[in-house]
Amino acid sequence: MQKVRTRFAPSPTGGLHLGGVRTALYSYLLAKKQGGDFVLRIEDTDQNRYVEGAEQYIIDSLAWCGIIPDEGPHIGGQYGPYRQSERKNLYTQYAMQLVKSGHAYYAFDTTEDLEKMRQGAYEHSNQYDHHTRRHMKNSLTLSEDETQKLLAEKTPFVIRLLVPENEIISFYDEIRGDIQNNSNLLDDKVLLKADAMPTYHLAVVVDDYLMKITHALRGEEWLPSAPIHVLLWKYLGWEHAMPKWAHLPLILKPDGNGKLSKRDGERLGFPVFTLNWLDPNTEHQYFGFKEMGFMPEAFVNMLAMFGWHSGEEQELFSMQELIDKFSLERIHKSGAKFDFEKAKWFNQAWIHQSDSDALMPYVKEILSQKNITPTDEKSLLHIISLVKDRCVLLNDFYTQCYYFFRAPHQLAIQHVKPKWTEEKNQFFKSWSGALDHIESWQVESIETNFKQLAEQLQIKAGELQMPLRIMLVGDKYGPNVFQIAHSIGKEELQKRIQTFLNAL
RNA sequence: GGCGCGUUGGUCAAUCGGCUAAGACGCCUCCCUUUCACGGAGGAAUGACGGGUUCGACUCCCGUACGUGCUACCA
Repeated sequence: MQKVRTRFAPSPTGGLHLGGVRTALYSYLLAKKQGGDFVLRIEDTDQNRYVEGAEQYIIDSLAWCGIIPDEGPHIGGQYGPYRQSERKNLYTQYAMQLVKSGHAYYAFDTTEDLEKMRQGAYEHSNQYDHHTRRHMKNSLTLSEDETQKLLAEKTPFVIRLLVPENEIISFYDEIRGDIQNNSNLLDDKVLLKADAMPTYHLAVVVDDYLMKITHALRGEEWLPSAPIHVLLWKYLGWEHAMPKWAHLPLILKPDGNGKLSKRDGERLGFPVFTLNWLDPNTEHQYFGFKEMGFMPEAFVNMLAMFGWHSGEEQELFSMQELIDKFSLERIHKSGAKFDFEKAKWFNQAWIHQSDSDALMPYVKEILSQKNITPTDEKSLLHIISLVKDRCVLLNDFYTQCYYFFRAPHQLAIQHVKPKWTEEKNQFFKSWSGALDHIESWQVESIETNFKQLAEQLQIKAGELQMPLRIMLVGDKYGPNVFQIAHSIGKEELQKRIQTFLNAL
């Protein structure tokens, strides 16, 4: 069975911006297409990077998108534990196995030793590789006795991979095809740190093997270290079980110059996180797509289309359609600049194609935040159908709806004042009175009544519509005025007319 | 600097050797609407550059340029 996994750093800023969620989404789509499992992993090897609450935030963010892992830290699974720090002894065990088989070695170098090497103290190289390793303090240069002595004295050490010389390491990437690297250019990566925690390189290989992962998706930034992982699969004797790799293109800043980062959001005025996130360390508030008024369906749709294309002209896809159509082959190779205007268009399109029923919970929530609690669901449904084509973000429903429930807080009388006449004043006074005797309260009858009176008083009905709109909405927007008039009711209509006339 | 990956309009992109190079976002014009939208019709705007291979190249190959990533006891 197919198992696709996504790994996250233990902080939202470390992984759960747009790129991270997209990796999870593609992993989920790929897994579900084949009826397989989506596995969520959380990194927490580096205590300095751990952020309180981040794990739950990651799980919540994915859940909002409709991505529910089949295995993961919060739900478990038969290959647990799923949290890195709880698998510590496993990594040590395999690191030792590599030392024994001669594919890894102990290194006792201090920070100063490493710094010296990086400053170029040795010829040919300034990284820990086949050139420099013979100058360093490790079990390759030390005698067996010396090494054992240092270990016995509990000298801090790391375990490094012994990268072979003059080998071409090749692997197949599902998106990019065959990729080859010369082993001479690779460095002896640390596998097990001095605190006995694994680095990503060791952990990712051990975990993927033990959890029987079949497909590993990750960002393109991992491509340069993929040969290290291939080497590890081989040296641990698991080459036959190596997952298929897919390195996803990067999401770049809209204005060029690099990967999209958490700070770009506020700099450019759009969210880069799924949900609001209050960083407990810095107390910095990052904004999320959800809180900005995105429908999860639209967010998922937008993200899916950003780096993948079905090949057809259709742009709007539900999660199920995405699952059906998704394929690794159609993921793009090149990074793309994020376009928030397009993102908003997806949301607008989703609001547009959603039934009022489906939008109702969102609208209720938005209105209740402003202390408006509609009592009549049927009429709310009707109001939603009147205004939904005018909303880009869900939050727009407040601006587009509130005047159905409350008198407008401001009247933009500047739009009518210059052309205001005593005749118009008279008209509205008369009409307000005439409404008391209107035979039925229907949109059509209100409109007919209005137009007939206008004709009697010899005023063009069109000239009176803008003032009426300002009375009801407060500004120059919104659906048909008679629809609004009908919806708010006769008394409220009369009240708003009066308020307006007083304001003039 | 070294190495990896990439390069079709302003942006997202289709094309898997036949191109008069789709579509979408954004922008502009017009229609609809005496509001704002939605909707409809139209418009401007693209193969980085230089060599090959081929009857034919956006598509394949090689160089160059540019972009981007990695080069930590971070992921």
